[in-house]
Amino acid sequence: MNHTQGTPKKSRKRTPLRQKNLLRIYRSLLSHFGPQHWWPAETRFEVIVGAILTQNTAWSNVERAIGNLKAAHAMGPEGLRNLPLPRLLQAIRPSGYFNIKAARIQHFLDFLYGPYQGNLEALLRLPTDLLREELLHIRGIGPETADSIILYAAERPLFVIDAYTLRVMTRHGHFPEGIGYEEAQHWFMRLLPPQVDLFKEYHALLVAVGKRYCRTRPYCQGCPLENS
DNA sequence: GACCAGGCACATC
DNA sequence: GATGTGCATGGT
Repeated sequence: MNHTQGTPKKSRKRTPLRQKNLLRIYRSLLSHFGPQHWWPAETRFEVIVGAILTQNTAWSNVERAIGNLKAAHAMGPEGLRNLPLPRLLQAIRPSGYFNIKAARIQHFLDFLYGPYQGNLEALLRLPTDLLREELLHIRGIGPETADSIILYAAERPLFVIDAYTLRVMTRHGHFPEGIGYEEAQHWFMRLLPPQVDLFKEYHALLVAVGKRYCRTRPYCQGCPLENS
């Protein structure tokens, strides 16, 4: 983890988080940025591979890796499983951490071709709680990656928390400093109607606002969430 | 050249 | 349980 982000430590006074606040934030972001249409992938399988490749990595780097995998005819369970390791490493090199991510992709494939015999649809049909539990047992798939797969590939209403979500919500006083993943997720899940499209768009919009207004100086200038 | 990016596992205390 | 560290490329 990189602890050197230049974000101010001090957050403003917290306001109690209520459903109307969360919905107002959503409407502000949607109005400011427009629909984000996430996840940018052609198939469910591509969502999963992309979710692993984008761990702590800029999406632009992931796009190169995904392009390489497609060029190698390896953006499907069979194709990727049959891709020799040196070629896998070469293909995903632009996404960084390529040794680790290759192992993580292979762990997922081992799991998929174990109990599910390569049947991705069967895996994604599991009840949400069980699917999450199964995914979290795969080495290299943590809470955010699992929840991204569940929301964007299995299309179940599970809110994805990421670094931008925590940063934006903390910065604007809606979450306390140091809030954990599960607790943050609980707030969104408890206060929002469980709608897949809403959860997808909300997550994507939080990333959009985080990238645009929480990353570079001057922070927050022009941010649609100022005074919200 | 330094900082940052759509995390996670593991070691150590 | 909390904290620190390694993993790596490419853009700003």
